[in-house]
Amino acid sequence: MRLLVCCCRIDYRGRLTTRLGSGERVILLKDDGSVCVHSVRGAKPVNYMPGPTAVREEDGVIRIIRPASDEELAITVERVVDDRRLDLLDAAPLERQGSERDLHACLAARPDTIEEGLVVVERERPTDVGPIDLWCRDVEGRIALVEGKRIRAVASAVEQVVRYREQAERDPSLGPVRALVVAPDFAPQARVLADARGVERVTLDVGRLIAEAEADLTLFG
Amino acid sequence: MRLLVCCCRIDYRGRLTTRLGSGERVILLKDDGSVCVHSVRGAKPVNYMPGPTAVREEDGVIRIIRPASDEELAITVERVVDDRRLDLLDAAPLERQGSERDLHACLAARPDTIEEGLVVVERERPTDVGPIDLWCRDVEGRIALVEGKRIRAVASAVEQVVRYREQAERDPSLGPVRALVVAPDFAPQARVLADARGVERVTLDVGRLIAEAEADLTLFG
DNA sequence: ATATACATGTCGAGG
DNA sequence: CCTCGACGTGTATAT
Repeated sequence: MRLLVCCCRIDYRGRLTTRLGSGERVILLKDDGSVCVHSVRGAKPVNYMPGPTAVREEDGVIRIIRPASDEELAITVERVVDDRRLDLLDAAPLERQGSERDLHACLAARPDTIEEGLVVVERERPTDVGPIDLWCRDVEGRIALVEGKRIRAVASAVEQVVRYREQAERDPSLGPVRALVVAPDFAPQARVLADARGVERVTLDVGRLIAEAEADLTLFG
Repeated sequence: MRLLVCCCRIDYRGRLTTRLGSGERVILLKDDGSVCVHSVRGAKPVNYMPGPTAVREEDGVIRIIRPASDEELAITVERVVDDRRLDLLDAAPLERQGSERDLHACLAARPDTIEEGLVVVERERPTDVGPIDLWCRDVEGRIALVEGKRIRAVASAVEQVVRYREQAERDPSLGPVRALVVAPDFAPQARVLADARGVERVTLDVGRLIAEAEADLTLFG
């Protein structure tokens, strides 16, 4: 990548228009075409552009163009403090633990933590309106659709599982269909909506569940 | 800020846990406590931490702790490529033009672009389930709720306006209530859901509308 | 290539 | 302080 420290002005045109007056910044121009402009403060870049892009430089103006979305970033370099190329060696992937995907796997492995006697029939079952996290049967043989959230459930999570239920109810042979949302906690609007729609709320500290699952893996691994 | 280029390993513990194996990265440690680790590719940092934080360095390990959320980032430096301090001068604010707020103003100013004869009664009308972008009356005197999107509408946008409509329908004196989503285009699931829920779709390139509005402003200003 | 959902999302406004 | 929706969201995954 190219690491440029300079005083510059920056114009962005695309989903909206931004202008940044003269000032000193750190600019990363990566080989995949992505660009990142960091100002003196803040974790987030003040300007950026995801790759792939075409980068041209002419008369002290670096023009980054992204044809896919018709966006352009123009960096007018006024004074260069440092300009160097870095050939970084990095093949390591970021390993994550505790993602939503992990959560689903964990719930699927231990459905009884959601409800006694619950059995998973299918995971990530696709429908017209999106995939159902867990397609289960409860202890009385009824279909139970489960939507799991890693973090606090909001109204949209409830609406999601309602959509799934409506989809499932189109097949009358399935009989009555239950809908559940499993989350560490529920926003007030999610609670109200769940109650109004007949969606069952299951409060479950998923972090703990995953921690326990890992402990089990350690024990049996 | 401190600009560190090095080979390192990184561990994050917080809302989840991540591990990043040995590799060369660019690390920005800003004076406001924010930290940003950039790998060889991608617009987003591979690891980060917003300020304020406490930074300690000991035995080649940089430990960034954020007490507010009990998060920790540990950078184990294995080999330093470059380590320098930059005192950047930058007071310029980022100026934006063309946000969703501008869009609503634009639609409110020209409701006839949504539908012939539509009249705006109220903007950002507050309800229990959130503010309605535009509360209108159509040419036949019916209430019409409008949700405007600057970019492609997804299912959640449809669900949003359905919630508004349900809220409005609790007052029977209002009569029948229409629900509209205005967006430059619609995702397939949004289409299906809108049709199922009786929500009307209005395809409108709002960016163009804003551009025209700006042209008008230029003409008359 | 397109569509969809996740994210350490982050951020800011309103009650 | 909490709750909520916008974001130039970016990014990976499945179709």
